[in-house]
Amino acid sequence: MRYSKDHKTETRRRIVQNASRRFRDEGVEAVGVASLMSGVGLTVGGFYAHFESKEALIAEACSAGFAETTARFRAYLDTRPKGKRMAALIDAYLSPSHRDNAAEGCMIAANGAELGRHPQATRAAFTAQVNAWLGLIDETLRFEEVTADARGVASALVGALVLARSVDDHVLSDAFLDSGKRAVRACLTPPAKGEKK
Amino acid sequence: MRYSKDHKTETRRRIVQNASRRFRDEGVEAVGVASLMSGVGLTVGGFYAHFESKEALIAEACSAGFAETTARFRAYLDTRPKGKRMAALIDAYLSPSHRDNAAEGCMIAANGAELGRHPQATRAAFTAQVNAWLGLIDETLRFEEVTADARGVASALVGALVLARSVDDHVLSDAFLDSGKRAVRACLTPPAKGEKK
DNA sequence: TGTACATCAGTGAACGCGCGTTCACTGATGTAC
DNA sequence: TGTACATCAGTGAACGCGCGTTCACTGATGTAC
Repeated sequence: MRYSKDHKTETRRRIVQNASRRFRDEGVEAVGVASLMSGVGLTVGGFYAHFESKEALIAEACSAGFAETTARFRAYLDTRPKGKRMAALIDAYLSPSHRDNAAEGCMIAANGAELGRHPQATRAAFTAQVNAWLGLIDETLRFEEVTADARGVASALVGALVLARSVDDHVLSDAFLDSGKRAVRACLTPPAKGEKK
Repeated sequence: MRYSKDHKTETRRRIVQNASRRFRDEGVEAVGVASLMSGVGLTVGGFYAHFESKEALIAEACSAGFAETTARFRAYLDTRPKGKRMAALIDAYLSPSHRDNAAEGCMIAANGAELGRHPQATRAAFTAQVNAWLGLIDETLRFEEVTADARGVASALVGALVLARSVDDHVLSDAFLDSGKRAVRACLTPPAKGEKK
């Protein structure tokens, strides 16, 4: 076996990426360390050469996965014309494909409630990414003809996605996506008479 | 030991109630059967005389706890004057005490994302309670001077609470409660020019 | 009224299993001489 | 150019533990006679 100079760094990155996907898909507690390592072609013993504990990986994977999703949304929105970006954000976030593909989707909707029960360090890393996500919403609003409270927008987005994923009824699930879109749009106000801050 | 005629029914009820509180507080996976039974003064072996499996208890406890919370909200709103009930619902749902007391609070915000990963039977029981909760919102709107889409209102409520609980920053958490209230109010439209359905 | 018995809610030890974590070891590498 | 050695990413068996679940048993009860 040959190790390039940044081989270990690359291995670590693969573990984090795999964990961030599976934590969103299956839940943080449902995915074991051994299963995670075999998922990247390694055995369990090597895990602790990369991370102090499973909790440390949770903090890093949830943070990195969240950041990656934020970056992917940002890149996508940059391809859309100014003035139509907020609509694109809403439609992408509350799309059936986002609902059905949690592994690569919003970390808040997938693990927000769960992470609220985790240790302070994990929650602090998560909070930083929540702020980054709010920052993206604010940026997106900057080029629009409307103004809005990013936290209110984020709340309506997250709640609609959680509800659409939780119910066992396709019609109701689709209805939550549609209602969510309308709810978010209701949060957008014209700038002239807008109530800033 | 004397057993009254409905002694076992009462014991079962206590198990379900204890489970519904602890599942919301600590998470469904974090609470074990043995711990649950000792919490109501019994030993683990007796559990399977009441439930077929832990999953069966999860379905029942999440359903019963959700129904109880809906009933408590309904009873509270009935004490409020007509025309002020929607405001009371919003303020109660997005209050610091609801955020800080998950054990007796909304099942969607506490376990919605997690339950979406559970078996069909569990999700079906949960979905019925989501519909009951939407029904309460519709009922509450009936006596108000505004109209709204119950699913949009529910989404904004749930998302704001999940976010307020997940972040490790008191100021930001309070801001999510406030922003959530404003977002929900933005979903309320006057009835005359209201867009029904 | 008193004894024998069926009932059944609950006991508590045990089952196999997978968890997170530890650690002595492997074996391919680049370096020293 | 060739041998000896330190490095270190990864191995794989083992640790104690708590999980969900099973089951032979207990012991207070109401009923039968």
